[in-house]
Amino acid sequence: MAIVTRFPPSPTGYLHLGGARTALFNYLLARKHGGRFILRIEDTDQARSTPEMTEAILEGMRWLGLEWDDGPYFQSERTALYNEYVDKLLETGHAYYCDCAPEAVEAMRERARAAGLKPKYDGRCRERGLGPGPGRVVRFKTPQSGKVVFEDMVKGTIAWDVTELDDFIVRRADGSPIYQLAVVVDDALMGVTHVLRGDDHQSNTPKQILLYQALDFPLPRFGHVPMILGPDKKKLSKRHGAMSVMAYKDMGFLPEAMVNYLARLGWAHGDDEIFCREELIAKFSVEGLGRSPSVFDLQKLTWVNSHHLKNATVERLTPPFVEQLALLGIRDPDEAFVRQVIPLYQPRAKTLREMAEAARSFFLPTEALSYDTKAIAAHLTSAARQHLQALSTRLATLEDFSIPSLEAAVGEYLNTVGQPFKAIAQPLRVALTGTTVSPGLFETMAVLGKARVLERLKCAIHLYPEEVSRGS
RNA sequence: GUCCCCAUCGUCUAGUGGCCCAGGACACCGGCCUCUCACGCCGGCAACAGGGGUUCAAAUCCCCUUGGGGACGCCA
Repeated sequence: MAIVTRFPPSPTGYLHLGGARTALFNYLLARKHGGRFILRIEDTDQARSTPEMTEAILEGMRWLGLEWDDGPYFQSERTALYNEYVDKLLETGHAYYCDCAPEAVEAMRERARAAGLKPKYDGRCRERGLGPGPGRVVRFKTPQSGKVVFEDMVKGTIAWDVTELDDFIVRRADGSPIYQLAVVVDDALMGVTHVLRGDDHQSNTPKQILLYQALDFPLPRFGHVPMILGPDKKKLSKRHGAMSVMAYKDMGFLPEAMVNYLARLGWAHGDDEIFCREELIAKFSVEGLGRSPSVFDLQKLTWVNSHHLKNATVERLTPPFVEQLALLGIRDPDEAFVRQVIPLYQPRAKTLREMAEAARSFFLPTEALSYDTKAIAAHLTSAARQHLQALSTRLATLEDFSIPSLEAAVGEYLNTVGQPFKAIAQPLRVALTGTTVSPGLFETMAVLGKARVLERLKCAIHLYPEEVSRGS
């Protein structure tokens, strides 16, 4: 039997790290076995669901490359279907109408809580034989004794005493279905075979199993993956990383790094750390899922990202790099030039953002270059300026601005003046980039090109520390 | 409060009774490389929550304690 998994976000918020990871695991499980991965939008809560959030979730899914085979389905469009099954529950005596006011039920719960018991609805309408009517909800008639036992794919045997459960609502007074009912009907009708979801749903599973049984649906396999925690080991919140995965895109993370890192949070395959999508699909298995919560670690994500950055092709990096440049105010850079700059920074940056910031000086016209005053004071000494002047004269006559040719030209100059490369390296670097940090000088010059190099040398040679500090 | 789940370095984790006085990775600290910064390489620091069992043998199995997480909605 083919495996069918699903990801059912509710459009009441962005696609955050936890949701993204759950989606990823379901995606991987389906892909691994050549099954289907369904996307279903759980918007039965009309008040809190918005089309904007739906779109934001889809955007996140697309960015991460979590392609779904089916959907998105919208539960809000399937109300009639759910009601067929609520009616069936009513007909078979598995559910009943209840006219208790919400406040009355809350009072019951409060009383139970005060008595040190589990807050529950007491089932007073169970045998009243009420029919439909305004203000009446439909409740599921939970068995009064027995246990619900299931084999969790990640945690093993889990058992619940049904007395822990109460007669939960399956249809609101306004006629709309409740989550528990809608998921069960959808999962059953859509043929979902494996339900991998967050730990926070574990307590819903017994209720849902009861519904499956009452509705005579075959049971899927359930698996509950532990939550992702913040650095303080508390549930991830806005302060940590419960923000949209798209925020990580803006921070300069690659989706493949995100996927790699998320997969490793709560899942392992021996000592392996770096995976591409294909490897994840090939190596993923529920056996590798951990049972304990894991703390989100931005530093490790950053490291994983730097790895993918280093190994990516220039073509792959060009579009997102250009986007990052745009965020820094550098618009429409020459694409051929961009492609030359990228390799210089791939091993030097951990994120695309860092990369763009570091490479910024490459894209500025000479007159807009900002020279670091300390760097000028330290390295553009009069002796250094003389070297730069002499070097500039030589380079002006150099036809071939390739790395070997530049190395030879500079080498010759150093030979004639009897100086080591160190003597001019930092001055040259400051002159070309305005700072003391940059990629290798020869590659920098080669990429910058003859015109820019001569222009910047000239500019730097005539630059005085006093002027710069006055000017800025 | 009640119930469910969980428990190996600071963090992510390997480990399914002997291969473990516990391995890898991030971070951190040294060193090498070197035109700066990175990358890379080499080395270091650092954990089986505690207590009882079971066993010839336990990080691995059982129990208790402690700690953590989750759930108790006409939210999903």
